[in-house]
Amino acid sequence: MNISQLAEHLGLAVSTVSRVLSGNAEKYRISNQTADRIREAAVLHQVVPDPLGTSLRKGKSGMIGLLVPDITNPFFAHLARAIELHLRKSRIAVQLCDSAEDPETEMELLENLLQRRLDGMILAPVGVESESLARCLEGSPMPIILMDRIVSGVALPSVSLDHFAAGKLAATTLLQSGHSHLGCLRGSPQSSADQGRLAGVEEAVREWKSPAHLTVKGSGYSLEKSLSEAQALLSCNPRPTAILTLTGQGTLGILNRANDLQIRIPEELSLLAFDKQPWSRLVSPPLATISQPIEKMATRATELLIEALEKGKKQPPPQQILYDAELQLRKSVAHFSADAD
Amino acid sequence: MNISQLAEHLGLAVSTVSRVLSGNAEKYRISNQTADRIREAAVLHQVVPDPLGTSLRKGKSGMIGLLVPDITNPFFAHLARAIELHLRKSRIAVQLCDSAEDPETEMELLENLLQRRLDGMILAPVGVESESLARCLEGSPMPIILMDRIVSGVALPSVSLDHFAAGKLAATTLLQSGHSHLGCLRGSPQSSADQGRLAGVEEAVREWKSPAHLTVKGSGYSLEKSLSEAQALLSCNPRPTAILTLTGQGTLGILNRANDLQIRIPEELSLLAFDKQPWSRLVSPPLATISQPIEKMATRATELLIEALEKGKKQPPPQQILYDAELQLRKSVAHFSADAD
DNA sequence: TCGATTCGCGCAAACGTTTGTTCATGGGTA
DNA sequence: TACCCATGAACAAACGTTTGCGCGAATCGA
Repeated sequence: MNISQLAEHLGLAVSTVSRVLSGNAEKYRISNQTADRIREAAVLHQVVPDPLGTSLRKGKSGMIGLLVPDITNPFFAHLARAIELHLRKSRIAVQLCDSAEDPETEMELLENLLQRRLDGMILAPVGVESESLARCLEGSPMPIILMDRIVSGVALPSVSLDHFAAGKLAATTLLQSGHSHLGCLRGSPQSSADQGRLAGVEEAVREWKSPAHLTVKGSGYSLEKSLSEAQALLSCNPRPTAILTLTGQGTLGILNRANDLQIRIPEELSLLAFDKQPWSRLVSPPLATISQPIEKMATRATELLIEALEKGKKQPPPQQILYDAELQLRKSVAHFSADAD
Repeated sequence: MNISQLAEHLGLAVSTVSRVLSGNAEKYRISNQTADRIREAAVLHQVVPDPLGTSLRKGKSGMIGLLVPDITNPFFAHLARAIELHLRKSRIAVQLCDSAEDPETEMELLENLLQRRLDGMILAPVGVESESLARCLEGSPMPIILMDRIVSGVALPSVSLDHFAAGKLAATTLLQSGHSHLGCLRGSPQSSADQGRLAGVEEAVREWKSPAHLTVKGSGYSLEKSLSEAQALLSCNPRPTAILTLTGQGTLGILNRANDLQIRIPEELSLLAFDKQPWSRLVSPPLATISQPIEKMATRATELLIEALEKGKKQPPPQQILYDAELQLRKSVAHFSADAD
């Protein structure tokens, strides 16, 4: 039953029922008597204004799109959960899309989302440079908030970790522990997030008071890639005494290969990993991590989006909001006695 | 620009434009000349029929709801990704909801989804018995497919692991390896999935040719619970020689506590874990797992749903579709020599 | 008692589609 | 020439809301 039928049933006009059921009874001066009658009947017959009609009339769908590269990545899963929870409070639903770290799929999904005339969108892009992607985003009729990674050449508000600072912090931490040969296992060389982190690492190494060396490996997010790249990194001669991993899979890869090669952690190899994993604390030795304030970032992003929605679906002013990484120092990072500072 | 404006711009009727743009040009005998003209102009002006109008007219939103207990659980993350991918092919969007393993939140979300007049829904319930939940589902105006867990007393189609058989297989595997005292760490005692698995375990123990003992612990999905329950299970006297964990967190808990207590795996303790985790193969020793055919289950569930949608949003006939677990036997399970069979 | 407010609600248009029906045109046949 | 039919496209109703406007009745001050 819809509100027009309910109105007919009650011998009232649709408009009256609509005003009451959408919570505007007093605004339109509907008498309490009538309002209560309508409310009771609505409960009785389980009548709720059809969102489709509402959406059409109001020009808003009450739904935003969330596009992530990989929902099975715990980082994005936590992000998605936090975003959904926050938006739910504002009665906004979330449409989920997973681009599987593939730029082409991402483009398709993006176009699809734009066509769906959603109210807005939170986008964690794959991070690969793309002219068409940039153009697609520029001309968007809905507010878009970028997360985690950046699309170069696009003036959109973004919320992310300060990747550069985080990379620098991570590298400095290892350098301060006496390591002069660092290894870094990244995900994709094309990911803007990894690029930023790596740049921070490089600067830390360059600026370090004594000569230090950096070896970088990594070419993808898959488990297989991670395993072989970890193998490559650990087989370097000389081998780094401390390794920083930029991805969860990479961390697993190093742990696994180090175990195969009987390399003891942290005695022979220190390990510092990006992104807190459920098992970080629980492996042996407990893993030192650099983690992102996911909750804060999700909150900020949704705030930005909601603000934009309230201001009439206008694109919010482009601004880059950066968060600092949180360092959890645990036993996997050892003071390297051979080269103490 | 919408199709009416485009029609006006071209000096045509809206209906004509609509028929062409929705791919029904020949069905309504629109001349190729006109059709092409419309298509060109549509591309030029980036005109796509507004889904809101379409939805309202057709009575379909092209969107289904996906309600999971915890998207950060890798099992549900993989499930969500597979479901989204399959439905995308049928041009159906997915609204994501996360109930955080909380029955009350689940009820709220469910009511919200039902009000949103979606086309259908895939529901992985928290699994706690609830009269109101059952009533809510029974009266649903849209097709609903249950996954993973079951809502007792509700006649809805469901797709899930054969939890009972899986539990029995797991326990039998351990018994056959010579263990006569099994431990089991479950998640919530109220989860129908865990109940099924445990029942299978119990039957395997009961039917085993020689006397065997079973110790069960576990009271929740959180990491803290899992750690303390793992501690409790490992502190039993006598301690089980083989442990089966029903949840990912539980597995981590056992691994961690076993390490603390310096219990060697598999020499002193065999470990078999439900659900393949990204790190299962990579910890040391590699973890034997009982895993679910997530892809197959997602495919079947979406097929059922799409079928129901095509048959006019009718509830599909209630049927329980069960899948067999897949056993990956790895080094964490050892033949227990003290009590060989 | 009468004009002016206020109150409570109905009317109707609009949001953007889809689709059954109708209508004008032109070519073919009788 | 008169009629029929196929063709191609327009007309209009319907989907379910929201909301500006208007109208009758009640209330109020003078």
